[in-house]
Amino acid sequence: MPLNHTLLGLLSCGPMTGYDMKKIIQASPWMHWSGNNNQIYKALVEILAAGLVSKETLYQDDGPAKKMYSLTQAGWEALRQWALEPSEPAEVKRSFFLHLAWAAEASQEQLAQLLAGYEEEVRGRMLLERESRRRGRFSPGRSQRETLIWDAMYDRIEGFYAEELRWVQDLRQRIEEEQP
Amino acid sequence: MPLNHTLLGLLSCGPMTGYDMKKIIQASPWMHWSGNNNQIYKALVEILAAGLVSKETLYQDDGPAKKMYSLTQAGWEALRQWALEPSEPAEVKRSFFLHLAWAAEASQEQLAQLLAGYEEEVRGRMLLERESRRRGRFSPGRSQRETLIWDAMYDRIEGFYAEELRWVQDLRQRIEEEQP
DNA sequence: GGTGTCATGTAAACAGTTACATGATTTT
DNA sequence: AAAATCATGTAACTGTTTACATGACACC
Repeated sequence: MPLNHTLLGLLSCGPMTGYDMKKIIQASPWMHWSGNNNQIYKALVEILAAGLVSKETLYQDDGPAKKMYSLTQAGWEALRQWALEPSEPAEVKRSFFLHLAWAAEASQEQLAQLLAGYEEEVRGRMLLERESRRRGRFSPGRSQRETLIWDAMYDRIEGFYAEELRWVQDLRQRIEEEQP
Repeated sequence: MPLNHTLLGLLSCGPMTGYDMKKIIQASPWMHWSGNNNQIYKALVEILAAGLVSKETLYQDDGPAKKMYSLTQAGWEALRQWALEPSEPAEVKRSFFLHLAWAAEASQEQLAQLLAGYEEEVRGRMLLERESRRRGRFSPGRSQRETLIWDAMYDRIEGFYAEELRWVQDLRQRIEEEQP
């Protein structure tokens, strides 16, 4: 189960609460869950029952009680193993294609607008990613190698949006130049 | 609902059965459903109830009865409208990142193997896409513009895998050259 | 006084997959 | 004799999201 192991991964950076993990997941561009409570708290119960994490409840004067989770030895083991498991190629969900596919019969203007709209969406997302990375993304950075890896991952994400942008710009121009 | 409109889109190429659509969806790299019966037959009931398609049952001597669906006028209208609706940027689901993120502490060999394995997966997928395109993909091609659009979509899909491949190759080399 | 953050959790709904089931015909 | 294709459909499950619920504190 990917979410469970992602939580283990986060805990490998140090003890934290479910709420902490929720925020990190929500802010991450590649931990592709909405970061909703239902899943996270359920997953925490699971990995606790499996003995992969331990729990310590901290009662605070200001605010509600925290439950700090920490990796157990078994948790470290499970994470190490999971990390090396093979995985399938990335999959892209392009809701835009579902629309574009049937838009050929629209007027030149409408099609141009559709493409321009998507271009703006992609550009916006790209800038957003870039900005939130500049402002300091979550990244363990425990070693030179880890920094290298995480930087490469974020590069790839930015690169994808840049490619997408170039693609839609190119298509847009080709459509505009069309007219037989 | 994207699936419903995708079915309308397929029917815009001519009347067909649920089974036909299922096969097209399964073979398509961007109609991102498993093409399972449950969803498709349920969706067909929906769009039939909504008056977007009409149904004609054909009893065959050899094999089971077919139900041919056709677009109604309302269906054409709905498709035309849906096609021009704006959509969000593509999202990438990278199960590989979930693993790679926590693999920094592995040995050089294990990490190299993980990256090599992913590279192979991506290369395989890329070749598969290229091959199934060469063998003739589903594409309406009703006009020059439609051909242009569908070609661009398939180009983008191939381009994505090519980028992914380049990325993992580059990372692999950087990891190998590391060693302080 | 309303909104936002901290921090936990639950309920209900929706989306999507795998597997099952039928029954004839064709292919290996 | 077994497996695949045609063609329909259902059942059970997993995964995911949205919304609800509590309660204190801080900020505007």
